[in-house]
Amino acid sequence: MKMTSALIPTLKEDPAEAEVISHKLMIRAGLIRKLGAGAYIYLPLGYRVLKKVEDVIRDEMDKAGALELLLPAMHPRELWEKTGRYSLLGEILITYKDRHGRDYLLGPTHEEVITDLVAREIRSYRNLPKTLYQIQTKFRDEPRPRFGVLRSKEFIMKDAYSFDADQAGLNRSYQSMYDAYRRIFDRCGLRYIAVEADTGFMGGDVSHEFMVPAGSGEDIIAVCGSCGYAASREVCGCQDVMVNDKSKKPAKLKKVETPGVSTVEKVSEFLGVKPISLVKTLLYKADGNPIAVLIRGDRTLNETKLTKYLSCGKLEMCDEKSIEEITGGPLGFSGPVDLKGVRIIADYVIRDMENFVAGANEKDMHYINVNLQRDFKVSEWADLRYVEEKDACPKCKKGTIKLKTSIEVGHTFKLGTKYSKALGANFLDSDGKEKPCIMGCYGIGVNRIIASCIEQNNDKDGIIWPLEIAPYKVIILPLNMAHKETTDIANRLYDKLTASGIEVLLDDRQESAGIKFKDADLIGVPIQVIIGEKALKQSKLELKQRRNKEVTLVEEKDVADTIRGLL
RNA sequence: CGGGGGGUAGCGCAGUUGGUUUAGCGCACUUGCUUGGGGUGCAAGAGGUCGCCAGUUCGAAUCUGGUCCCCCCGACCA
Repeated sequence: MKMTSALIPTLKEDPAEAEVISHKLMIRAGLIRKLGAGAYIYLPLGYRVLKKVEDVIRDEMDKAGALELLLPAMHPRELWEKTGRYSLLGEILITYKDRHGRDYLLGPTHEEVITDLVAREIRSYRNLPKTLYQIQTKFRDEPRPRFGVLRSKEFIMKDAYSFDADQAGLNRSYQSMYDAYRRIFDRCGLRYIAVEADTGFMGGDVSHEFMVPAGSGEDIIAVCGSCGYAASREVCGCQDVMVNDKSKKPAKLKKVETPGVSTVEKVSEFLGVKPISLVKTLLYKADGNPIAVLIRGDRTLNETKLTKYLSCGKLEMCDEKSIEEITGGPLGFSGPVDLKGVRIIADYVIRDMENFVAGANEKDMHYINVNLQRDFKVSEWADLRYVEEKDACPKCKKGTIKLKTSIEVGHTFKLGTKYSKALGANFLDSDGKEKPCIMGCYGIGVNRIIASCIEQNNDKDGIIWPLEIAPYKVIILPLNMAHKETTDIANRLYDKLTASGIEVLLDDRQESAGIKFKDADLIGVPIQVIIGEKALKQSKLELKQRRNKEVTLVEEKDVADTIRGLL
């Protein structure tokens, strides 16, 4: 492609709308433009990258034996009613009525459609296992689209679904996808970590997220510095840690005035103690039933863990009114002492605490020197807190946890029979019995691969594409367009490389050398062929690698071969 | 949805105590010359319903009310 015929609108300045590096560079390098919040245009250069990523995915999915198909984006509402997800997903769904008044939605994911298909087309264990996949646009009315293509309302997902006759089959299918995912992300030049994860609205039990640690991102993962254990922070278990000196004698329980002082920070400051010596009491309603959760003042309750522990559907914090009804005191002064008629669940972290501070269920009053057993009793103990930096590793117990901001590029789930049962995806097994298919599902955020790749591969000058997904492999830079020898060589080389199947961009613009260098670096093409009078004096061209800026002098006749050696 | 910031030329911004403003600056764009190894220099141009609507006023980018959109921080996920 010649620059003069291309549409690669590069920008000198950072766009005001972008905050994170990948977003800035995608706009500056002429990969994308925004249409509206969460909706992006892929310009020709960006679309080339997108297609490269899709090709890598297709290649590995096909190698893993998955079958590509294409499902509609428009789904009838009834299908989603059958699995109960129409109301579960709620406002995320983009819905509409067709001209006949029938309810439709734009697919945010495709378990319903694929399972419905399998229910109709697969009848025998002889047809299993099957893994089906597609690469297609998904629609989710995200409450807050952000970071460019990292979270958009419309995005491209590779989604795969496996159907097996038994659990062992699912395990094989799952492993096969897991391995394919590793190869895909490797080939896309990503440094990633596969972590144990929460299943969220997908359901199922086992789940892994493929996380790309980056300067920005919306997810936090917990990684053990010594044994390599890694998990999503949402599900990472917490080790018990002794913090208090058990030798201290329980002091006398005392009620103290704390006027207007209700938050952990304020209470600890007011009483001259650290948050670690406070117990906060959080009131929730789980499927409408009130519960009290006790956690140490310096820790954060993990609602994912709580929801899982309670096996409840809807978990919400109590409002001020119900807090008063439950505890008899106002918001900010709740405590476990004399708290009656409520199920009390405590995080393990408070088991070792002594002489701590807690609310007195009374306006402007707290207790000090509160002690377990003597002053109140806890009937249920659970791991309910978020893991923090420097916590002990839940697996090896020795190492300490590090938290890393990451981008989720892939997620795999062992779904089990949730969807096959709901939609009647049954098959006749060899024993003559009808059974539901055992399912797995596997997603990759295609746009996110691009953004996270840029997050990990850039410098002050721009993007540094890994070869496999670079929009072009080579860019030819004739520095002086007024110099005939330069342009002759450039054209000859362009024709030769193009003819030999190498994707090459020729910067044939009447621009100064500086502009060409800047743009070439910005759009990040891996190999630059610089044609300048300096090296031409020795009858040489310069081959420069974008990643390390290494330059080698090469004769024109050897350029093609040298490049092939680098690819 | 809650909290914060913002909409002025393609991009980045200034102007906002109402009136010398005919609305500016830098970059980009057009034409000519120039330059040709890290965003070359000079000159001449083109480009705007100041987000939108309504109001106040002799006069509104500037004040008032409404409305739409965008960005950032919190509750969701590929």
